[in-house]
Amino acid sequence: MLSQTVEYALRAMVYLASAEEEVCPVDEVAEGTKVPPSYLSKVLQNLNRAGLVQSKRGLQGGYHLSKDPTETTILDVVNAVEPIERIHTCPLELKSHGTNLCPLHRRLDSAMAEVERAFGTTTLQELITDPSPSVPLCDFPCPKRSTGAE
Amino acid sequence: MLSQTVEYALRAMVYLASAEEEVCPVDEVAEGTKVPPSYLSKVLQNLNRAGLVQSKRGLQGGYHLSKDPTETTILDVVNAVEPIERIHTCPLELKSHGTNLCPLHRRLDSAMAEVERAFGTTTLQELITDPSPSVPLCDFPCPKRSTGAE
DNA sequence: TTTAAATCGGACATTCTTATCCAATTTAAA
DNA sequence: TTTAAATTGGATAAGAATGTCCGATTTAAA
Repeated sequence: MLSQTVEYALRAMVYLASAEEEVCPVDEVAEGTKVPPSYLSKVLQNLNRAGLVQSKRGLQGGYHLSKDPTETTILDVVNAVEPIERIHTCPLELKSHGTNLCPLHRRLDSAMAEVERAFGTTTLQELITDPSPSVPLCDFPCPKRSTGAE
Repeated sequence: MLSQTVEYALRAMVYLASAEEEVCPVDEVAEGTKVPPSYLSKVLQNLNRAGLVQSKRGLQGGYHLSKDPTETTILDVVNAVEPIERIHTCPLELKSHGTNLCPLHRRLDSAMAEVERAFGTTTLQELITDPSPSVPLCDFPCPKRSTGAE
């Protein structure tokens, strides 16, 4: 139900969140998240345009989050890539329905609303420092890159 | 987030539910639901294979529900056309995760679970006889077809 | 028996999603 | 200053979703 692209974007964001202080090149993120590198490149460009990540070109360049992981929710990422479409008017465009939705579309929309709510209340920070100890984090390794000084 | 095909299938099922006693030809359903007739034809064929509707070929033929509207939920329709994919194992296939999900995928899956729950608890019957009077039904007209005896 | 209304299935067209590749550009380090 | 690492944007391609068309078949009614 969520697109592949959304899945990739979320993985990348979680990866970058767990690598907070560093700048990560696409190829590293791609390896850590098992996303096709050339496609991930496009996804990250979109996230950049959406203002969720920042890029640094050239040697020692790459991507990093533009905000603190506490400031970005799952919903922010989803909406940046493929917005959740709420149903505001009857898709049949029946004149008899103003802004009212028929029972079917009211149900569909409230399911979407519930998803929005759930995604909107979880930040990247919560994902990387998870309260439940029984379930391990995705072990995004985020290898500390050589800084040249070690 | 839901595909166009799911939307069409749900409209058609609601239409047929509100036309319960009759057999409706594709063109009639298509007009009532504003779905492209030739595409709806394919959708109804799928719903037929999934056992949700029955078809009757030839003159005076068409489609009708195979079960009582109280017996079919929104989820049944969705799953017949484009099943909601629950996340059972980490999509990254990390060996360190057995059947455990990382925090990200646990959240995504529980959102899917919530949608499943919501869709699974609403029947077609509930959609056509809606409790809330303030919001009108989609006025699927379902014209009573001439029976030749009137 | 003929005719017309219907579904059925296959072939096809179009558009969107997913994915790849490469030349151009930027930039830090050697 | 040169080099290599990196993003950027464009072109392109494969596949899936969406949509159309038509001949074959079925079936009730005239």
